[in-house]
Amino acid sequence: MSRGALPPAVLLMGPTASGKTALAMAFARRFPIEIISVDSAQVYRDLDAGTAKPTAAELAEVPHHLIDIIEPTQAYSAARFRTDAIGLIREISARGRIPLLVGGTMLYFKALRDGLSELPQSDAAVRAEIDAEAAQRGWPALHAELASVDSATAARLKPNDTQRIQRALEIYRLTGQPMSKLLGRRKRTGLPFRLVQLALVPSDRGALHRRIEARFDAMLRLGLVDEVRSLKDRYALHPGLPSMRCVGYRQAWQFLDGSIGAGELRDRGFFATRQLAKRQLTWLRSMPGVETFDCFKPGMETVTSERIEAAFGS
RNA sequence: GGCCAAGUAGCUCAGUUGGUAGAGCAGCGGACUGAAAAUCCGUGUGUCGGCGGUUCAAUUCCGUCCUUGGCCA
Repeated sequence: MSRGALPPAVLLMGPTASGKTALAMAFARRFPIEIISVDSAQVYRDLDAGTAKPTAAELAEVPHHLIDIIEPTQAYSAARFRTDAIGLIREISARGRIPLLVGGTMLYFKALRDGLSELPQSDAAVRAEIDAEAAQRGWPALHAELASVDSATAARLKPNDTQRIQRALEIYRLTGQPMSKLLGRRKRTGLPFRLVQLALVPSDRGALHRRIEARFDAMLRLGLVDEVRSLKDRYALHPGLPSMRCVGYRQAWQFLDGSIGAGELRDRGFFATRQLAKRQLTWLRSMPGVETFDCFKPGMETVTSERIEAAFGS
């Protein structure tokens, strides 16, 4: 099978508030696309006001996938994303349409493109056990424990990086093997698709910040706080859940429990969103083979469309 | 108009018994393998409100002016 025979998939990446959704809708008017959302927050059902999900009109206009697929009490993962996305790309291609993967969760893009090692799935019981031990002995003790079974990983991780220390210990307890050894093994095979990797990047960080602030204010006006209040009524949530740690939701939760006021909610929402955008841009700079376009440049829509046409050149 | 307090990093403030200053937050850079909108790491020269004075030396003491709060008229 020649390279050119591989079915294409278009990746549209970019930081929050860079205009990915609008551009995707513009593509939909020119190409027979279906959209696969690459967004770790839009997967949650009933998290609407704060996740910048496509509007009902947009959802009706173009088929969308991987939005509203799990409950706020559940957790998604990069591995599940990879499996889901590969399946969807196949189906969409088989329908004779073009899969457009749009979003800002860069780990998901990386997992899709570069694959993941064979590691065990997370295990709630093991994590609870590790958390309990951490409460007893403190994380530095667990970091030391990790050093005794997987020195390479322990050396790589800071004693404060609780989340990764927990994961490394979880892998060891589940498999009896150090994470570093499992990561060293061959990853899953490459993709049977031709990827066209596009990214929207701001030429002016300050302008992106202004957009972020306007958008967070709009989310507050849309009822983000009320949404979290009713989410708490309907589901058994706690602030440690991935869904409630999303930007905006975490801060709304703090506002509702009285630990911060309205002004602080707004400020912290801005800060958290800007910091998210910064991390997304750091990812983008480290990803090879990505063509970037200035999200503030007027002709950007035409240029990127032409780029897609060229990639499909028939 | 009088009295009092405060004016120090983008913001909130600490501090220097006189030797030109440091935290938190923000910002910026980086890392990232089943929670990733997560988690973690690194990064602080700013006329210490202006102008004078005392002093070897003032952001620190004194005077004066300006600004902002508060109280009294």
